[in-house]
Order: sequence, then structure tokens, then C-alpha cells
Amino acid sequence: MHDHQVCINHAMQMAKSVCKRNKQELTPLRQAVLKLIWNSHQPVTAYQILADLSKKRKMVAPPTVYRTLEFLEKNGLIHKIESLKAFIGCSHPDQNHGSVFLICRKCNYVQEELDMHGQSNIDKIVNKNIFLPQSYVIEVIGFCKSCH
Amino acid sequence: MHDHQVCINHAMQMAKSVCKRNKQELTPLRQAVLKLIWNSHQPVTAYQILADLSKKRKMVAPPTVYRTLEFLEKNGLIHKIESLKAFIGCSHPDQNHGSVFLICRKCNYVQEELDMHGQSNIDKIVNKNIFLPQSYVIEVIGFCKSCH
DNA sequence: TATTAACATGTTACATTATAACATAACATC
DNA sequence: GATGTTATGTTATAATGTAACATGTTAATA
Repeated sequence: MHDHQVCINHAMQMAKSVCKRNKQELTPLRQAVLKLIWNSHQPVTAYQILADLSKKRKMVAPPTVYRTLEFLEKNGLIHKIESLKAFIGCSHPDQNHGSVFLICRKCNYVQEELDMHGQSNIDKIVNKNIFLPQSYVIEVIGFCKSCH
Repeated sequence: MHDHQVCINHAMQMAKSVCKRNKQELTPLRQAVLKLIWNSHQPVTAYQILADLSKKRKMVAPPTVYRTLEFLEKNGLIHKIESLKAFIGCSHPDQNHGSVFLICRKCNYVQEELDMHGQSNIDKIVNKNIFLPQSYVIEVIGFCKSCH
């Protein structure tokens, strides 16, 4: 049985230590946004966060949300799912890793799987083209185990 | 020396045969949009297409452009680059394939490389999770050979 | 302790991307 | 010439994202 509160608490603890390591400040606003993202087991959009924040704390405007998301992403605490224009909490913020996202079209759950970019066939392609990679977007859209 | 006009002509010929095979109509509008996309060696956004079309043909509205893009994508004639919200012509519309896109942050060129999804480490992940994949977004952002 | 610098957040206004819903046209087939 | 199908046009608006400038907050430091 999955106790999501444990998930959230763990994520918040990790966030604190990651920010400490990076010498970045995890302010109340940033904590609130991270918590909102983790509260959902599904990816959340910037404007969903905006609405939630505005209810729970006080009225905020889009730049506040986007800046906070940028901070969290830069510190590896969340990921943007490009094909959904939405955000999820990073399951492994302590490790430096690449990720493959498995996105279910039915239940909307996004499974993050670690992928050591550097030895995959994608990297064979990268090397063949003498391409210098900086970041990867790897998303698989389909149906998860429970939904097909 | 790269003669891009040859590229374009080839792409348009391919498009005709693909549509014939799929029993889909490659109308003048659809041809015009496809040609506009191929005219650029860089990804183009929906609203760039809208502006170009409106100049060269007649005023069009967003839904016209998006519908046409949807048609072209469904028939495998173009690809959407999610991380750029922009579109490029497909280099291999005749083959059923997966693609890896190498996106240069400096010159904006996007190299499409074929990738036989089904034996990669991404698919190992997919299989491990008993996930049923329907489509893939695989984009690598960085610097191309000429730009680093 | 006033001053400054660095960072975080607030505010206003707008730009860009995308779609819903309904209307018309164009053409084929019966 | 009525009907169905596909393609396109039209209007309006929703959803996503950012630029530019203002203010607050904290912590060195002169």
C-alpha cells in the first residue's frame, strides 16, 4: 500500500538537503510549490499551481509561478514533461541522472525511470554526429501496466 | 554542396506518394504548408506558418494552420519538436520509424536520425514496466558539430 | 548604523501557442 | 437534386509563457 504522505515528506527532506548542497535557498514559496506538485500523483500545469497557490496562500501572478518552477527545475527537484506542458516531482533528486518518462494516456500517471545517458543507442547517434548534448527530452506516451 | 531545392522537390514527391498510399488528399493548402516548412532549414512555428501563408496566399486563421499541421503529422510528413513548439519536415516519410532529434541551440538546425525503437535501452525500460508505447518524444538539445 | 549588493518576490502588461464551436464550400454518389 | 463526407473558413477565447520594472528582505560591510 502506497502512503503518499511518506513520498511527499521524503521529497521535501531531499529538497532541503539538495538546496543546502547547492547553496540555494528553499524559501516558503518554493516549498509550497514543490509540495503542491508532489501532492498530485499526476503532472500539474503552471496554471494549476497558480490556482492552488492563490487559494492556499495568497494571490500570485504567473511570473511568480514560472520563476519558482525554473528554480526547482534547475536544482533537479522537478521535471517538465514537454509533451504535457506540465511538471512532476523528481523521484531521484540526489543523483545526477538522465530520465525516461513513461506517460500513461489513460490515468495520466508518469513513471520516471533512470537512464544512464552515455551508453545508450541515443548516445551512439549523438557521437556519430559529433553532437555535444546538454539536455535530453525522452518521453514515451502510451498505456501503463494497469491501463491496458 | 547542398541544393535545398532538390530536398524540397523530393519531399513534395514523397508526400504525394505517401498520401496516395494512405488514401488521403494532399490539397493545395496542405502542399503550401508542407512547402513552407521545407523552405526553412530550421523548425518553424505554427504562427510563422500562419504569417507566411497569409502573405503568399490569403489570410488564414490559426485553426486552419493547426488542422493542416495535424494532417501532415498524422501522415508522417512532418514532426513536431516538443521542446521548441515547432515543426520540421520528416526526412524519411516513407519508412515507419522512430526518430531521435538533435537540436542545436546555436544554429537551430535539427538533425533527424532514425532509431529503431524496439531494441533500445528505452524499450528495455518500457518492457520492464509492462508499458504499451504508442509514441516517442526523443530530443537531444546541445550543440551541433559546426557550432561547438 | 546607514549603505550597498544580492537575491527573492510582487505587479503590470502583453506575447505566444492552441482549441472549441459553429458556418460554409466543394465534391462525389446515390 | 438530396445527402454525406471531407476540407476549409470564421469567430471567439482558452491556455501557456515572458518582458520589464517595482518592491521587499537579508546579510555583509564600510
